Parts: sequence; C-alpha cells; structure tokens
Amino acid sequence: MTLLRTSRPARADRGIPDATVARLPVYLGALAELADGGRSTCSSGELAEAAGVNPAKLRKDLSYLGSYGTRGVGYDVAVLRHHIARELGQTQTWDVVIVGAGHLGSALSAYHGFDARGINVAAVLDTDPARIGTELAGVAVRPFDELEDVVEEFAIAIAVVATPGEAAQDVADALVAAGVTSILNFAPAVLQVPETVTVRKVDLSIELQILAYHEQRRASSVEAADEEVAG
Amino acid sequence: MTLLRTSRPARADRGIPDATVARLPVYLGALAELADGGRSTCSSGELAEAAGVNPAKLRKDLSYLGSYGTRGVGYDVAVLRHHIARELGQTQTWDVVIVGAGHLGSALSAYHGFDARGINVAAVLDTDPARIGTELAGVAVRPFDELEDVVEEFAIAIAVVATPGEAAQDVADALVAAGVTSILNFAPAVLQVPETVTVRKVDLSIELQILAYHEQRRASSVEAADEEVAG
DNA sequence: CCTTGTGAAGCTGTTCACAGCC
DNA sequence: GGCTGTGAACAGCTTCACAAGG
Repeated sequence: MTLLRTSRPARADRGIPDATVARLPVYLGALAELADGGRSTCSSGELAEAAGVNPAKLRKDLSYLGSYGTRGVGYDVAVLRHHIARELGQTQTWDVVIVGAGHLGSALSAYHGFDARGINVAAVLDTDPARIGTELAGVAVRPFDELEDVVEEFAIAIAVVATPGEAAQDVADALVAAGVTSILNFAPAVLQVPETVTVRKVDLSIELQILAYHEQRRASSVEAADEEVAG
Repeated sequence: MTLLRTSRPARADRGIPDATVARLPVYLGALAELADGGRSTCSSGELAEAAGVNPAKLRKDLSYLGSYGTRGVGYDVAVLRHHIARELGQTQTWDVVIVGAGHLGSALSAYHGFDARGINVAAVLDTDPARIGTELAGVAVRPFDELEDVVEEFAIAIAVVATPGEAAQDVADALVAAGVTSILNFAPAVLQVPETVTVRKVDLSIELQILAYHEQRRASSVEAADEEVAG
C-alpha cells in the first residue's frame, strides 16, 4: 500500500482512454484462453482476432500501459496478463454489495467468473422480509437497513443496483451516503449522483430495443429494394 | 407491412448515428415517466435532465428524426413518444428467443418492462433435460433442438444468448443458420458471426472490472496526494 | 422572449502506414 | 524478416453558440 512511485509514466496524467479501459477486460479474457490453450506468446494479430478488434487498435490500447511487447516476436502472454490485471486493479479483491435479491440479483450472486476477476460478492441486501435470511450462492440476504454496516465491514467501494426502477434512486442515495463511489445500475432508471461517483448502466430492455432498431432498418431497406425492383 | 414510403427523409441514407440510437430508448423511458406524471409538453432541458444528457445533445439527437418540436415552446410528449417508438420499430412486437434457462435466462424471462417496449419472449431453449419442460414466467422451456422450428414459428429475428461461455459460439452458429439476424450476447465470449448479423454484448463481469479500474485510480491518486502533502 | 434546430469548432476514438527494433 | 509502437490522417461524437421562428 505504500508503493512509492514518484515519477509515474507521463501519460497517466489523464489516465487511459475510456474506450481502451472498456476493452482491457476483453483482452484479459482472451489472454486467459490462450494461456489455457498452452500458448506462452502471441502476436497482436492473434490476440486482436480472439478479442474481436482491429490489430492496430489493440496495439494502441496496449501502448497506453507501456511497452510490453517484443518487436519481431509479439507479447508474452503471462507478462501481458499481469500488466493488464494490474492496471485494472486486480491485484486486490474487490468486495461488492448487491442491492436487490430478485431474479436479477440472484443471477448476479450466482455468476461464475467474478472470482477469477477479483470480484467478490460480499453481501446481498433486500427490503422484502420474505427474502431476508434466504441464501443466494452461499451468501445470506440481509436487510437493506444494514447497508452502512456492510459497507464499513467490508470496506466496500462498488455496489450493484438490481432493484425495480422506482426504488433505484433512493438506493443510490443511500449507497452514496454510505460511502460507495462506484455503482453498476441494472434498474431502468437514470441515477442522479454526485460527480465524484462513477455510475455505469446496463439496461436489458434498452439493448433489445437497439437490436430491434437495426432489424427494422433491415426490414425497410429490403422493402425499399423490392419496390425498386418492382417499380 | 406494405407501407409505401417512397421519399423517406434524406438523412436516412446512412441512418441515425449509433450513439443516438443507443440513447433513443432512454428518451422514450423518460417521456413515459413525464406522461405518467401528467405532462403533455416538455422542453429539451427538462427531457435532457430526466435522461441524464446535455440538452444540446438531446436536440441534435432528436433532429435526426425530423423537426417535431415547436420553437419557443418545446416538444409534445405524446407526439415525440410516437416518433421515437416508430423509429425504434416499436410499432410492431418483436418475438425473441432466449437460449439458456440458467439463472440469467430465468431473470430475463421474468423481466418486466419488455412488454411495454415491444419485446415478447416467445420461447426459452435449453439443452439440459432437467430444465426442459419447466416453466419460466409463463413460457415453457423447450429443447434447444427445436430452435429452427421456433424461429420459423414466430418469425424470430432477435435472439438472446444466456449460456455459459463455452457453448456460446455453437449456439450463435445455430442461431445464424436458423435465420436469426440480431443477437444479444450475455455469455463471456467473443462471437464470430457473418457481417450481416448484428451482435451486442453485455458482460456483467466486464462492467465490474471497469468500475474497479476507476476505483483503483481514485485510490492511487489519493495516495499520490498524500505523498505530496507528506513530502 | 423563449426554445428549437443546426453550422462550426473541438474532442475522442479509430485506422493507416511506416519507422524502429528485435 | 517480422512485429511492435506510434505519429498523422481520418471519422464520428459532443458541445457551443447563435440564427430561425413560434
């Protein structure tokens, strides 16, 4: 915790671009697969294909972390994994709290693959007495009232909101008051939080609506083409 | 289905920008709330706040759909809802198939709020005999083998992949072969599909890793500030 | 007067193409 | 020779600031 790093690399001033940060976990996953497959080294082309991105983009992304490749050879899988994991904060385990023990909260608690990514579900909270005391994937559901205790007990910085939309803002307010600084919001609601708090939103229904838009476009362009042929 | 639209607005040539399409469902949700609250009209400022975006961005987004506001007044809530819903293809109901009846598949089947957005879960498929025949939110889980029948029966264009990562690519291949052209992928895997197919990916673990990155940055900048004070 | 609609400026992210280095 | 790392060109998105118009 008391690493001295007086002269951190110059580019760290404003950090890594958001778009790059969003891809680093994908690269990490691809590297894990390569390592499982026995590969100890790989080129930007191979890794880019496994991650589904353009090789130039991959190299530029990695260049924000430093120069960990070898020209003419490629990247050492283990070394690169280490550096990406470190940049993402995976040298420690992050305890998170999930608020809402409904279907989605249950699914999240049971999600395999958190452990390997440095994420631990420390607690699940709910207001419904019928759910409190039940167990989800080995974690007991606790009353929402205990939020402050839980945040303190596990030094929690990251919370997941998996409540109905109506409850989400109140939950977010309570999370912020308790000291949480990052929120992953699954509720269909736009959360208002202080700008010191990071929010990411995932809305299942929105994702499908976006796909429906593309389907509709396809349908109407086919129709237009038909008309052209017919006309 | 046989709407004639010979001269669609000129900008439709290349369609609406992706970034805008991704926000339209958010605007639609905000408009629904305003309508529920009895509002019949609203300004770009109000709507922008409810949607959590900059007002200029909102106006530019809406301008891609046409000029449906009134200068000096604002937008008619009902009119705007209509036009956005139409653009997103919500004049019809989209039947979707969910592949994978595990925790996530169950949560998705039970998700309220699809109906109001023109989404209907027509079928849930799984390969596990223990799950086949069980019922999820009123829909029977059917064998994965029946994919082609289901796609044909409901004229399905959109599918949701909620399987483990290992199965995802095989499932995607089968979906594409069956004629599905849009896939929402929840599995932790990068899907390879023909470029005629649209894929969107949601990875729960990736979202948390991104938040962990921000937390780590916060932690190390606090540390750096401490050093500065101490030094 | 008020709010929309939009050129233009600025910023962020992507891609290219090649110099640098093993 | 081959692959990385990166400046420079490009594309797309956001924001500004103001003209247009009720």
